[in-house]
Amino acid sequence: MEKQATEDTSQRLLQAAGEVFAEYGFRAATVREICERAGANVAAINYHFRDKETLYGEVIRYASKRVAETYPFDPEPKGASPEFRLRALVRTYLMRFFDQNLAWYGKLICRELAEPTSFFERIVESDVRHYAQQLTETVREFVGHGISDEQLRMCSNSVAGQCLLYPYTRLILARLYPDDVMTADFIDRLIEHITRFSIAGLRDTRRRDAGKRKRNHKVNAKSGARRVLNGAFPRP
Amino acid sequence: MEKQATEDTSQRLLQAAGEVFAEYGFRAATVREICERAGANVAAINYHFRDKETLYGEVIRYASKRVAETYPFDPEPKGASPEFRLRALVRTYLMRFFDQNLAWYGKLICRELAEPTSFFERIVESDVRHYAQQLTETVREFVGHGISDEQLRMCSNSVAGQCLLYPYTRLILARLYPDDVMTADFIDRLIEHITRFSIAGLRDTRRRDAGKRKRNHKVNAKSGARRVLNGAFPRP
DNA sequence: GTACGTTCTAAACAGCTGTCTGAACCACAA
DNA sequence: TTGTGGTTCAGACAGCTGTTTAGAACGTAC
Repeated sequence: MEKQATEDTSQRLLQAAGEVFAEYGFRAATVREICERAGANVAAINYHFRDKETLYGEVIRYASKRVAETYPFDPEPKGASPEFRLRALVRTYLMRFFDQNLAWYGKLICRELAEPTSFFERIVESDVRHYAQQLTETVREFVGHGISDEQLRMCSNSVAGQCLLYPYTRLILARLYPDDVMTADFIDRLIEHITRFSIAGLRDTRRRDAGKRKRNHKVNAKSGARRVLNGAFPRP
Repeated sequence: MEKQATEDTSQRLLQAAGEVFAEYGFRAATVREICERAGANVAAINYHFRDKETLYGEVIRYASKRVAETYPFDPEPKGASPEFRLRALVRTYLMRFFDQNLAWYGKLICRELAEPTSFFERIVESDVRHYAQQLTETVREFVGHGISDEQLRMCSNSVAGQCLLYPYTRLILARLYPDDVMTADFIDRLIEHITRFSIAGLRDTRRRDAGKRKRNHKVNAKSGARRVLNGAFPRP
């Protein structure tokens, strides 16, 4: 039974750490609170994982794996209609943040989106890249091939931005609009709104650009323009 | 000259604190780094402000005031066209985050949006409410009075979400699309995209709902539905 | 000169942080 | 019974945290 007990403690630590990291962030979270919530000794983290940072990495890996299994980005047959695929992507994206069974993962990934750590790079980035690619492909089916790459990205971002607002500013939204609670019904209506709103925007983009296809304003970054960070993400 | 010197130190502390708070967040920021960056003694914070928390509040107040003066939400004449007003709101919102003269304010308010503190409530919330109201009024001009309040909010959120994505996930966007740098030109094109994309979405919403105006699906929060936090924001 | 109020400084404080140590514990095998 | 290997525990450790103290430095007024 010792093996069982070990896995129990290890698992309880992962779970507790996930909650605490999601609630307070890496720095503000304390190993003592994690261990207390897991019903374990303070030294447990040092024994089962090497240190706090490694534990954080394992939490990210664990959560990322679970959520990717629960809500994969490409479950739909390729033959499905663009509208169907877009709706599925919007639904998947929102559910990843609001499914109560996934508990703290949404908050945690929300933090990583704003302040990516080196673990984001190693574990989650491929997932985000995958989503961005799926979304871009689907968006392409609406806007056609007449628009610039930059505009294509802006279109994808417009869809993603509409989804991300809700987990990102959820506390403030709850203040501004106390009646909008994140029930399953509300999320269904939200998915419908974002999908239709986006499709209208996408089709309009295609329409607008059909006329001025000649002008190719791919204004590349000027040499003098300041670059944003482009290297590795910092350690947590 | 003593008064002058005092204001200098006080001002340098505010500036340094703004940078450090924006970079690390309240908890992770240390008074020692703030004072070091301001070229002041560790006790300076305790002398000029009472403590770290009060300093944070002053930083928020200072930044909020500066940004509200630089980019007010309602500079446009009420008589302007809806499209003009929407574009102005999008521009103002984006510029508040990306104007280099406002330096760290964007990052700071970005943090507060995700994790509002009690200072957000006391200082910034009125500003956010004001923006939400202006945006909703403008959106209303596009969608008319045939849609539900919930749909109206979703429409406003769709506009705001498109704007917020860029400051929110800026580090990740810089990784995914290294060529999109936040130059003035890029922001101009971004404003144009979001404005037109949104207008198409809004007009479509009006069109869609013209038919089913009978059905009034204001499904209020069921008694059993879980509420999100609705009280005061936590201290930082 | 002395006295005074403001501002700054070095040093110290208690409390919390992550990490580590050595012993205790426990089921099981010889 | 006596080990044995994996697990847990209380306690200690150095380092950093925000905050406070006593006093020095300063310019000003008398």
